[in-house]
Amino acid sequence: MNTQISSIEAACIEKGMKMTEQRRVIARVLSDSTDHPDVEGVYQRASSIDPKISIATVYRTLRLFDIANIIERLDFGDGRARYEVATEDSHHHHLIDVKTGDVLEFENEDLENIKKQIAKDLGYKLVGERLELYGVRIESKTSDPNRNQED
Amino acid sequence: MNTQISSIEAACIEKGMKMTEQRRVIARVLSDSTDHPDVEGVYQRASSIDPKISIATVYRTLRLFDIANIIERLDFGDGRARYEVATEDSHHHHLIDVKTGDVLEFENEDLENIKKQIAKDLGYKLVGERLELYGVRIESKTSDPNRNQED
DNA sequence: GTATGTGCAAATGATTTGCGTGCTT
DNA sequence: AAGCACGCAAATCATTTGCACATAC
Repeated sequence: MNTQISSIEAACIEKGMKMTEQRRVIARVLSDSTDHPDVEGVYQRASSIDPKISIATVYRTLRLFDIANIIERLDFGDGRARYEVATEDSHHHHLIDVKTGDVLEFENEDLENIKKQIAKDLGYKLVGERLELYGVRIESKTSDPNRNQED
Repeated sequence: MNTQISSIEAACIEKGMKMTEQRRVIARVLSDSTDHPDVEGVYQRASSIDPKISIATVYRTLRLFDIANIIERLDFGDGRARYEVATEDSHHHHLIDVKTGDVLEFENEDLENIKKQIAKDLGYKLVGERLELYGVRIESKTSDPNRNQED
């Protein structure tokens, strides 16, 4: 999987960014991630591919990609920024399991409409938002006594 | 207005907290605030009442009040925590004017229901959330050419 | 009286930045 | 060749904490 350029790298090229080996590595790390790593996590994954990369470059590159709308910066309230590949298509949000830290993604059209309507009613056009839900798993008390383990 | 104990001080007393002069001052500052000051802001207002207060105490006291659910910590994404008096009654959220930094509050029952429903559908009970909207003011281009100033 | 709070300054953790060198276009 | 990008270490910013002293109950 190292022969193909990642979708993020493609986006960078399209935007005319100078592509360095470090940026390529970070782009690949993000493209291959299905979770929401923080900077340290991106740095570690990148380091395993290219051990001479510096964390300052990871910070700079993530900021660059974020500003270019290639990735999205998330904030789950723990003081560290997290990142995921930006999805232009549909707005999705996150529900964080407060016990395990698991992150589920969801999207809901009614929710999108209500947010826009609220902004509009206040005389504003919605240009950004921040929305995370925090929850605890509901016990399914009637069946399957063999679950409820953390991972 | 310095003769009456503030509502926050009352809440502290009710919870059996040891009430110091500093805590009383910070409680009053928060009770008197209609905006959403950050720690530095609370510190400055408190300092004007009691110049010998230290910012470490402000941090400690705000954390204490937050944990006791007497105040609520907000995060508008600018790297500083902000605070407001906790309202037990109805959940309200904030819309931030990205141009001026103004903060409008809103509440919407449909929104509350949808959030709960989303969590439930994912198998979770909603125990917390973070929700802010960011917007730009819609120009009312047909009338009143005398507005649209920032404050 | 004793546990707890406070002030100060130093420590921390995440993130940014200045500077000299290296690499992409 | 020229201008960005990188690595390193120092700087910054918000916040926390250790310690000696002060204070509420």
